[in-house]
Amino acid sequence: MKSSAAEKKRLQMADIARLAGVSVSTVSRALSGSPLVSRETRERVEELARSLDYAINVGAQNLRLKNNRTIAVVIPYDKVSRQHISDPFFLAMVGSLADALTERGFDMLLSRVDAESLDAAARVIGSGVAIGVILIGQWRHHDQLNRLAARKLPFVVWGTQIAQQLYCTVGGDNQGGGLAATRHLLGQGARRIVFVGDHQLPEVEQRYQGYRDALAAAGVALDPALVLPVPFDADQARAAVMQLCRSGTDFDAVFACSDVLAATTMQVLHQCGRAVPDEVGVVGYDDISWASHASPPLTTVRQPIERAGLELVDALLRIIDGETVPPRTLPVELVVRASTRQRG
Amino acid sequence: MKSSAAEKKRLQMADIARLAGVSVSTVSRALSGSPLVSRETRERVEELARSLDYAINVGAQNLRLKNNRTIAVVIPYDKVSRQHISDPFFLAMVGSLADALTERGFDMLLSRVDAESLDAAARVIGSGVAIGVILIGQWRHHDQLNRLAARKLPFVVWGTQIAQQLYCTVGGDNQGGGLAATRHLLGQGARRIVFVGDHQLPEVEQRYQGYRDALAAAGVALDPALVLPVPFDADQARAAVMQLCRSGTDFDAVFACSDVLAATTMQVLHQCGRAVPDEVGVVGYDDISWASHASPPLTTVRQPIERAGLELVDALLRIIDGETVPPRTLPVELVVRASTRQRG
DNA sequence: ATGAAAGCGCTAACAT
DNA sequence: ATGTTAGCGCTTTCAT
Repeated sequence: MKSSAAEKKRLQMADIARLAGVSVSTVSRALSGSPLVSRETRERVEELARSLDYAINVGAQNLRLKNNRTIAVVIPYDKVSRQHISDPFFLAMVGSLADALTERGFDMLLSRVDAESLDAAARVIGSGVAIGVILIGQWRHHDQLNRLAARKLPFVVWGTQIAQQLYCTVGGDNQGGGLAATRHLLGQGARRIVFVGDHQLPEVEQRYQGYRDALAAAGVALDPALVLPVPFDADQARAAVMQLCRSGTDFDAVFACSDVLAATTMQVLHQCGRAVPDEVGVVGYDDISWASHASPPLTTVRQPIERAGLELVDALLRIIDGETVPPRTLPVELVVRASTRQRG
Repeated sequence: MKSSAAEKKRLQMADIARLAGVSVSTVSRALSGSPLVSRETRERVEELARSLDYAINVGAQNLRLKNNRTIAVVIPYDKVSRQHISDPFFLAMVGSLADALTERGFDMLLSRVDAESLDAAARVIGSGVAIGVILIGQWRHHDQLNRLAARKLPFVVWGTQIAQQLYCTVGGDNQGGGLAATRHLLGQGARRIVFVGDHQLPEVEQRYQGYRDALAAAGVALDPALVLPVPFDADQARAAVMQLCRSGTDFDAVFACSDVLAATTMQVLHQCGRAVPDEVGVVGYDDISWASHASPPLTTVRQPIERAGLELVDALLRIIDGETVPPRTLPVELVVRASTRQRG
């Protein structure tokens, strides 16, 4: 029985042609709705195809037409930390992209690629599997991305605009987000605000910039001891925040660069007996669906995820069309909830 | 400039052949590592291909070889409610599948399909785009699925085993999960346990069965007023639970069929001034990453999501190989957290 | 060890 | 309105 399924030979145009008593070209024309075929013949062919569950072989069709409609969505992953596709924000982005692509009639190929060798992402295009790539996350790979762009590969990146950038990014207004979050905390009376995030990452760097701008505008000095450069990883964040608590460093608020980091932070604060928001206000980033259900519900910077999917797809399709598409920054919005309720 | 990108003609084997001064067949053989080509020639060709970023056209190769390595992952969506791919559990499953497929060298095509016409999922196979389909969620579509199976389409479903089932499912032990959750609540002293979930769905029905079994075993009568048949949708759950609170119906615990439903429930309870866990214990289902960060941290039935991805892929590949693969039930595990802390 | 030629399933001139 | 034929980019006999 091993290959019974494989035995079942696939129906092809020639079969339909034979059964309908016409030539393959006629079948081809009939199924593509060509006006060159009589209505009667077309209907007969269509009916036959439908009743036999015949479907055109897309591979052969593409080969002939050079008309691929597949877009690759790539999530770089860190081989070292063996981190899988798991951050809810990225997953939500995948969902959003799936919606946007489906809407426009494109297939979506999802793959993980070792972040150290993003060229692998290029292979999908070189080999004709996909006509463009959407990369979720810029990470530290600006140079690699520029090299890909130099090769004229059609791709877009969810990330942030950087100087000397040859590729197109779509991203949230990270500086604005950092600014709004920090300003909000300052407005609540906070003065010693912890920043949680790895500012080696371009997106985080810009949020950090916003953080500094807000502090400066309020005349509050930046204390390096309050900056925790942890990557988007709950475990490392947990350790860093715990250490901060134990060190006895004084702080009255936290701005975390993702909701996952904020969640971890709140948990650690709870363990350390520091009340949120009464003693420490916490702001997150992303506004994943969890944020509003957290307790206390999390104040966070909402990234426009549905719109992001649409914009990424739109930008990519235009690039594929040969247009030069400038980077795009989408507005973000501070959503105030109980984790930063006004004190005293 | 409109089509500059399109202009760039793609490199093909003939080009490499010409540049290497050999025939296409030799290039083909060299790149596939055939022993029929001299080491010297092979190295020259390989080097040339690498330096020019040449990649074999997979479409043409597949056409010739009939050797597709693409698996389609389909998330049915409800056209009526226009519900998108958003439940964190499904998204996590997508991530898990992406990992499992990448691991085994398969490409993953992700698509949404109108749940009313799952035949559309079949088209992916008929048209040769993918060699198999993994369907996330069985929903109400048992009959449709049976019809697909009758057509010998290679697919697996994340769902639950049902009588007269012609297709292969992989799923968690829903009855066991429902039983464990309910028994746990009973053990905490709860007697009037609300069930939140649409038991028209096979998976939920089995959890409901477990719920009833546990009640019966404890000699507790089932009160239909405590059964809220809401779908996996936060808004409807919110309304139903709110209504229950307002109705004055007596209850001391809730078993919700997903963590999202549990989250919503806890929120409503909070609004209604009912303390969790002191007045009402809450158990969720899935153990999405949010659950442990909830507040109070949510007791929930953990679905083995990483394993699920592996098992689904494994089952599908065997089906594609012609094997008859029986449905498979994976063990689930009750994770006890603060939302059901022992009272009094 | 290499090349010439046929063919994978389809579409689109070019016939008729 | 329909059929015949060439060819999309590749692999693989079959020849040399």
